[in-house]
Amino acid sequence: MKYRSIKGVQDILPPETFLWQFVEQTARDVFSLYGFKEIRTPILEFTELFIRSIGETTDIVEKEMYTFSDRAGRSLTMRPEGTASVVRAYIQHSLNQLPPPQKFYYMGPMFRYERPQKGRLRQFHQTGVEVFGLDAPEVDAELIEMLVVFLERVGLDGLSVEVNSIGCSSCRPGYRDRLIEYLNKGVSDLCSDCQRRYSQNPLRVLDCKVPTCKEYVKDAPVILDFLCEDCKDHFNAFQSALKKLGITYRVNPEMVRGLDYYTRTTFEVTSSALGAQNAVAAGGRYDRLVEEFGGPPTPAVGFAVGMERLIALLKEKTQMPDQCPQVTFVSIGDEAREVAFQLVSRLRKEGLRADMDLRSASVKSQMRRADKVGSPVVLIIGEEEIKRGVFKFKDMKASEEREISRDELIGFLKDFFNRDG
RNA sequence: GUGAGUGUAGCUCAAUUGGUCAGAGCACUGGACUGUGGCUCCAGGGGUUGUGGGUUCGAGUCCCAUCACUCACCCCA
Repeated sequence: MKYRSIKGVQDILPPETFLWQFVEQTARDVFSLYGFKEIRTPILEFTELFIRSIGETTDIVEKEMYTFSDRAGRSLTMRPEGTASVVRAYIQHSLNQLPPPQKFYYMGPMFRYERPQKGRLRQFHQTGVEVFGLDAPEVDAELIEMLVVFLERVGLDGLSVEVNSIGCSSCRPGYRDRLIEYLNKGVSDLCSDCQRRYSQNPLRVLDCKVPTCKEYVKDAPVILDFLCEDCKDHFNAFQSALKKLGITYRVNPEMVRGLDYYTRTTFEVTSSALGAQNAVAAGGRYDRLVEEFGGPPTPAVGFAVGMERLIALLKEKTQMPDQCPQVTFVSIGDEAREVAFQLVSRLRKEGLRADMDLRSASVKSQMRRADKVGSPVVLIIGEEEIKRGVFKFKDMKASEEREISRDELIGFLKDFFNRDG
């Protein structure tokens, strides 16, 4: 084979593409119900944008970005996530001048240079939303409700919602210091990864999978006990809003987010059917990012759904819808072939999925093909039919044939398909 | 970046201790009294056994390298 796709990317083929279309359409429908509008941002941005938003010391920035110099020597990066670009666009176009809140959704490919595994690709797709200009805790709850509604409508169940608050710039540093203090006492007992985390990102030690670390971390200080009054109020109001909306959730104080820009509310929707990469969707609040990017102080919150992971779950339970021609012409002889050729065109303009076999194959072979592709109706046309101005209409499921005159053809077909739904 | 497993036709897999082993099923194409599908039967196309070296009289089968895929770690959607 001369060419293959590169590592960690994949072709999405029919009929799976129908599943994607369904999921994307459902997302559009649900999100617009909640007042979200689509925004499309470029896949390429200046590298600096992602470094500043995601965080200099995160794995994404340190070793996972597709970064290169363009012909003018500028450092560009293929977006590893969606929020940074949306925030940039929000500021660049002064969308804060529009009546708040502004709500956006986006869908498209993201790129991260990682080792592929189940639920993880180098080019993957996210569908995400962002809300700008609201700091009310109800917004966070509403966002989770929308996410749950979307996932349910798409056909998923057995998912769990986990929430947490990671505080703000006034209370998180205090917690961080206390945690470091606690970890310091036993740092030599931690696994080698955690020793590294201890100095780089101590919060990460909390969700280590190594049993000895887990055991040690059990008695570590909990972020929720260190929240400032404002953050505590926010988190409590957030939870009571979730209850009002009837959403079942679990507070997970160990849940840590990978991106630096998060404040206060964070959440994750996970499935146990996904393997190690079990998050289908995740998000949180980022009240400082817009300001850090040079915009006016603007609270914001959002989430992103991992499309491949969602589709993987869906494939286990849904049979994939496929699309077949509604009407297939079978022609015998050159003259009939021409008539059929024009009629296919005519029917398509009438909104019917019509097709014919242009291989000049035998009748048997044309019939076989019509059957294989699942066409419910076959129209047979030969010398005899042309002479008399009729078609043989064959209902493939019932295996019944009848003649239809050329004039009543379109009306008849439309009736036939309406009757079937 | 680390570790483990796998790599034979489009797909799922066979091939005794290395010696007619390059096959089957499905799929695809064609045919079975020449204008008709689905069942059945027959036939056909399609692989330099991921790639490159090595060991051997001889390797799909052993060794090394490399690439790809899979899963896990790391990290994350």
